[in-house]
Amino acid sequence: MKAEDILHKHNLVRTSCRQSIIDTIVNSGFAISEEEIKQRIDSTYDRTTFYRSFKTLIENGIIHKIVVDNQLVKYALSENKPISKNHVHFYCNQCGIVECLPGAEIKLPQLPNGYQQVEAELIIKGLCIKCNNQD
Amino acid sequence: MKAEDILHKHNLVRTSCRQSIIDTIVNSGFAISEEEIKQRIDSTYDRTTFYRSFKTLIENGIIHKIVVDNQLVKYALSENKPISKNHVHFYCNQCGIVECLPGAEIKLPQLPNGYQQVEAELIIKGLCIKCNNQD
DNA sequence: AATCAAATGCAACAATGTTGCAAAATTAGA
DNA sequence: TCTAATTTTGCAACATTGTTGCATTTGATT
Repeated sequence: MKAEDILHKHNLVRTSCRQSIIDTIVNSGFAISEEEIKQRIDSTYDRTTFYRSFKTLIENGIIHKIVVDNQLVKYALSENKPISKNHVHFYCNQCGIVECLPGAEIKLPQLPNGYQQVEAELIIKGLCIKCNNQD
Repeated sequence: MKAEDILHKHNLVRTSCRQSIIDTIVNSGFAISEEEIKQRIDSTYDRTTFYRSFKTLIENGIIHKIVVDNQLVKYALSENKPISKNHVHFYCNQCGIVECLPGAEIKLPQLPNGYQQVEAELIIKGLCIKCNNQD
């Protein structure tokens, strides 16, 4: 689906910034950072505009944010499927790629008595196939 | 074990800042933030000193850092047990407490072919027993 | 107590994110 | 297609979080 249509489907104004962000994320197979998106977009938008665009796209469930460790923030397209409450992501310690593992399901450990689980986020760190084969 | 002894065991200089941080974390049953630690310590240390102390304590495996969502950073004591590569934490959406679930084991989903898992972090979000009973 | 190594406080700086407001772009209607 | 209403953008200013270099102070060792 085209960026334009995605925005339209969510009743969002089809601005060039939003379209560029969506296109860039779609074209990259992996989750990418603000910095990477900026580099791949010719036009230079203000940082504020970027943040507000991300915010809007996240609020509308079009993309989601993945934070690895502390400061590495990446964005990825959300699947069309009913939004799962459990997110599984893979982070390559060597090359830094971040990938959604949409098929993966989290087997949750048992919580202490009285605790109630609403959602869960799992980040698996290791080596992706490329880096694994290079060793 | 006293903060002094913990530092000594790791061949670290026993400074008042480090001892205060460890004591404060030990006395709080939950993971706590820099802000909360500051509030509970009478003496006022420089921010730089705090960060460097955290860094040293983390590097030596005495405490560990838990980041929820983007910006909520909390610290908790690491258990003496051989450091597990898999960390499970619980975050209460309502009151914001963060707890380590040391007994919990992550059942990892299968990775794509060629991928190798090194460690994993699971954050379960929901309601703690207190907040669950208040509803 | 003296010496050496390590930690601290301060200043400056970088990165990341937010808010208010005027200017510009988009949308919808005529 | 032109206009008006609405939304988004860019700019400036600011807040938070974290880092680095360097002189001073503290802790460890003798």
